[in-house]
Amino acid sequence: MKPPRKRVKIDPYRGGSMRVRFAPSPTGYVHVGNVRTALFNYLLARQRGGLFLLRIEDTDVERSRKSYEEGLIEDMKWLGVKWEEGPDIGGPLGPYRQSERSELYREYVDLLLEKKMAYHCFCTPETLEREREEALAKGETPRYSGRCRNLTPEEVKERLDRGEESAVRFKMPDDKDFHYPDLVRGDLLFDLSLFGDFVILRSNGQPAYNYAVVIDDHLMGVTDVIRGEDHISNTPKQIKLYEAFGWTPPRFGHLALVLGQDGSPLSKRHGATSLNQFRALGYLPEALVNYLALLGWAPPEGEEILSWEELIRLFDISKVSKSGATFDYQKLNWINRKHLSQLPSEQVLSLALPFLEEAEYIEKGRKLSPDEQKWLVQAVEIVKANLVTLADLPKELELFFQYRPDEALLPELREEAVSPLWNFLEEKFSGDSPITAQEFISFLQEAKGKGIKGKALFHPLRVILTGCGSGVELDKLINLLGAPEAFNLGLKRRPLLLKERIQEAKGRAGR
RNA sequence: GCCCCUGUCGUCUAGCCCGGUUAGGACAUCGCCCUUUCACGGCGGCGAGACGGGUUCAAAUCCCGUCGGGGGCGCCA
Repeated sequence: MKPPRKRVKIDPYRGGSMRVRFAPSPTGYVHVGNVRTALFNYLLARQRGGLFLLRIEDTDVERSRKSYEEGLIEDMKWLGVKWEEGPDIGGPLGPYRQSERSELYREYVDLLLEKKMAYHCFCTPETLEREREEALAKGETPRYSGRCRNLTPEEVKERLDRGEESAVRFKMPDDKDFHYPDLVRGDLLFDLSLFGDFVILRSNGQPAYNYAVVIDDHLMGVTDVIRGEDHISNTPKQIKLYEAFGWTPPRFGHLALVLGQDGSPLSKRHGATSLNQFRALGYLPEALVNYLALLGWAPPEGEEILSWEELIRLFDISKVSKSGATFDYQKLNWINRKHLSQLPSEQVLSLALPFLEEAEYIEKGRKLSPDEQKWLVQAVEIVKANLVTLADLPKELELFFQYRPDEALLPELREEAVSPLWNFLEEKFSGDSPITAQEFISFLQEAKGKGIKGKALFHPLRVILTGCGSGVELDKLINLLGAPEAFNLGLKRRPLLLKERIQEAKGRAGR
């Protein structure tokens, strides 16, 4: 179930080896939509023997936080997606954090400035905002007017020397029928005269997104860019930038967004959306990966429960659907259940341990004795098929760790037909020794021999032993009767306890 | 406002390129079976090509239009 670690010789420059990247900005917790994008990139790289890189886009100083970057790395590791190069492990073409690449951005801006393919813009935000609104009012596409495009070199120098703030804009060519082949959507057509010159270097010295990605992707040898469809209209700008530098652009593919049940882009108000939330809810990383891969893509054979290996083998970027997909928690649940039931019980137990500790069935951090371990594994084995998430385990094991007879079921235990069972129980298990599986089986047989059977046997017995009207089969429960001392389940005392309670109730009623 | 993307069961989708299918599968839902219970599991049912025009013997599939949904038009990424 773990992704195979397939190391390929690092080939930083184009030469057949595919290089893809995941480039999140650390401005919050990792969103499943972005995770899906990362996953598709990862699957593509793995199936072609390529490399997967992680780059942190933290040029937005206002919103970026180091702690988010750390969380992001931890969450992605939990998921099972591994990168060959990244800010935490380095690599030959770093640094992998945009905030550490400022020199690079400035250097390449100068190149563009020299070639007169970019220019300084002294317009204030106020002016720009006014122009924008005017354009909108006139029903035109708001775009930069180009007012600073033709300033004389002398004027530019003078204003720069005077210390006037300026941004650098790229001279966007105005091809009327620009097009590029999109990996998932086919040929896409644009009228670039509608674009306007865009900022590549902000007045605070930080690179703007459309510029930084180009510099980074090129310098990092990225060959394929799979990203969200919100980037479609950025793509022509970026390709033009590549051309301005004389570089070959990578291949682009744009994925449709992940939606919530109401059809709007998936957000917090739709429920869990961040990786750490799914983890806390007890989902298996491989199940989440499996589900995410199925959002917008379908395997050719129709089998939907897939391991990492199978995903890598079967995934096909050109078959990814072009329309948005609704995130369906129910299907995720089904997939998680399937993956859970495929896992060995020992593993389910060790993964679910934190949840048992949280439920206080096990002391936090206490090492389990071999007996306890064995007993718990057996218990997990029995209830495993009922688990939707790891977090369900405490609930499934509740009948062992807690004895809370359902009041509503007590009356039926007082019925005439049940009294032989009570007598027999008392006769057999009045002592203090724990009930063994062997004893229990012979108890059942003897009871049947005495004519205690059918309706008067199984259901009452279940209620007496578990306190519940439904649950695990009694014959499976038998193996768990000999629970380790430390758990102190008090199984053998349950009939007595319950009888006392019924007696009390009767007494109260009779008074 | 302008530009771009998109539209098959409630949901995820197959089929569309290369017209002829009872439009297939999965989740959910419903029913039956299994089970002296619940669940799991097994079997089955319900359920769809946004709409309107063309082209054609024949359209989910090709063409045009309408409508719906989404994205973009930033010194955010």
